[in-house]
Amino acid sequence: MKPKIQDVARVAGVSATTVSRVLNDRGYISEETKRKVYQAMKEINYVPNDLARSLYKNRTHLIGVIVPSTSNPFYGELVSHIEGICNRKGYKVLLCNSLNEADKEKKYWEMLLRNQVDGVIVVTYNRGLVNDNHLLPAIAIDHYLGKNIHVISSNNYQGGEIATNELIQSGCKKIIHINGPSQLKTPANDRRYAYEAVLRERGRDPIVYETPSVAFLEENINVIEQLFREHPDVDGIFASDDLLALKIIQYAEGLGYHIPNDLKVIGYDGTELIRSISPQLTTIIQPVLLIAESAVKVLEQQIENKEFSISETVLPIELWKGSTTQ
Amino acid sequence: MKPKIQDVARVAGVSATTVSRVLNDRGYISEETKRKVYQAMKEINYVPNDLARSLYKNRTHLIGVIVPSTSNPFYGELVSHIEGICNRKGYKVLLCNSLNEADKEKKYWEMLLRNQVDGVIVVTYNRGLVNDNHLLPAIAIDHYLGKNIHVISSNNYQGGEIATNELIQSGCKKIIHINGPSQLKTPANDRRYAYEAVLRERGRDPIVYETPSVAFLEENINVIEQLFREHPDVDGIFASDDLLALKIIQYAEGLGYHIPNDLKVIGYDGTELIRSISPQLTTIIQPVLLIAESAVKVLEQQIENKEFSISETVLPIELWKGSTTQ
DNA sequence: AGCCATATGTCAACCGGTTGACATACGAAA
DNA sequence: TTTCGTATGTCAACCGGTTGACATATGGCT
Repeated sequence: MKPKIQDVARVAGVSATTVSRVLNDRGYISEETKRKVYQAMKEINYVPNDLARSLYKNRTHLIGVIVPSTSNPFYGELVSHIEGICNRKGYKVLLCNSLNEADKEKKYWEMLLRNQVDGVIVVTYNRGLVNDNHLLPAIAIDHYLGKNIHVISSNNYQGGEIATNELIQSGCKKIIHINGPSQLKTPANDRRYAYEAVLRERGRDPIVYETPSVAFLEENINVIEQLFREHPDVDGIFASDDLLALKIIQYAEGLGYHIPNDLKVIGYDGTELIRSISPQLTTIIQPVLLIAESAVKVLEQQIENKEFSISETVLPIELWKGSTTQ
Repeated sequence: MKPKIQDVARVAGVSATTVSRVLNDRGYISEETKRKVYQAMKEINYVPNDLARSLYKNRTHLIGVIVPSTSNPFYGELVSHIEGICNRKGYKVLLCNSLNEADKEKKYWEMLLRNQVDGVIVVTYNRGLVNDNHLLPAIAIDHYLGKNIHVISSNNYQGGEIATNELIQSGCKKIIHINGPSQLKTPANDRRYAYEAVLRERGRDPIVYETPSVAFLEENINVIEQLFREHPDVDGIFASDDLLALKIIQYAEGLGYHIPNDLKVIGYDGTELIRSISPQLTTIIQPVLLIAESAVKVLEQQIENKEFSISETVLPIELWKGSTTQ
């Protein structure tokens, strides 16, 4: 049987209350007693049961994190940062890969509730996932989850502007934007709006293609195919993420396009991974670490103060100039 | 205040015991009562408290997963699969990014114990992380954690053989292997042994370079630099992972090497991501999904039966023929 | 009438740690 | 000598759900 606090007490020759006092640094305890208790804990390999503690304290120090999938390097990096920061602050992360499926998100949300998490960080959108009068501290990253939920995102509008302008300045005449499903209510739509606005400002007609799925899927290849079939004279593409951008480059090169001479491409996200293995790809860098830090910080405030500062945090983006635009 | 089982009982007009019976499908309950109870639960937004349940049942359905970092796409994919499979089986995943730091791993392990996880899947090595008489079901992936711990890995030796032979068959005269720190006791060392054996069989001298860190770091660039400085006539490189392989290609191309004419490169891991964005890279595919499935399956057996089948599971690898060898 | 399966209630112990109330005891300071 | 700060013990309630023991009641079947 696992040793419990009573066993420690017996071995240390003190009462269970005293052991608890030592563990929680409460009341008066002599150094000598502390020593004896720690010694006893080590001797019998005692590990406190956080379930019991959490049950009584009504505080688990658990954070639920819902992302589409850690397979995608953007979410992989984001989760890795979130977890790292949580760990430093004494929080533990319950990971959920929703695959962007609404019913999964709902089930995960309920699971997190059952597990009494202190808060949730959600990076996928599910209309009606939370009632507006929910009680759980929650932060949404790059998605509007509900009107009572603080959103953290990078400056998507500016990112869209910079990306589009980069293509224009590189001399592109026909610039196409390819993006995820537009019905998702996410700040990422701002990239599209910015693209459209910038083009219209110059009297050009925006052309937008939509990929069927946000998840990292080969299905998207069909849209790429369609794009090149319908617009073989395209000379600039602004892709909504780097993986898509790289796929486009691959496909275009297969068709005989020369990058960046015939076609310039800019991506989005600029994860460390992509910047490392495909530094040639021009892209907009999202401040992944900063996003993670802000998310955890704001969430922690909500947890501590029970004060839900409903607002939006917008973080700066950055242009990574590679050779796919020039 | 959060509704508890008593509140449900009151609203449904039954006793708390009856509600518990409904929730756990125990004893005799009429359909009518079930209906009333579920109705009441919905009405007051009742969510069972899994802490209390777990505390009593001595079973949390929590699985701890320790990886170096989900930033690395290999671990990102692995974790995503593990989590998905766990979810289907009713387990929840507590994520830990150890960054390959021994003390972090130790702290994470203790944290998992405190949280009463049912089992652990570890993908990083820490000598002495677990005593040989540990009580917790645990599975190690690609690392020898202790003599009582079941190891899941892919066939690293065969992978090393195939990779080396691929370079030989492509006509390479001087093949160099670049790998992680050799002092880590991992089955991945088999790749190196295979490389050395294959070369020696043909009367050639193996040359091995070691990267300082397993983590995904720019430090490795120094080793690459050193390799090309000391062996400018290298015409075949077998890298221990794809990211490293891609970095090498980048660096070599910077030096003026033409791939695959002057230099052929083969990587290792073959994640979906890399195969998608860099399909030209020849690599050895590790069966990530299969590894995840096996790990969870064996772990579950240990949890259910409390029978620790100490052995090793070796899974098949596969060659991905790209254009970086030819 | 007796028996049994079904259906539900009451009650208390239990999981393991936390906490407040209260008692006790010692040594030092007032 | 009294008082107070320090140190520790005893005890019981509590967190929220689970479970076994036992009582009770109804309706159908022999």
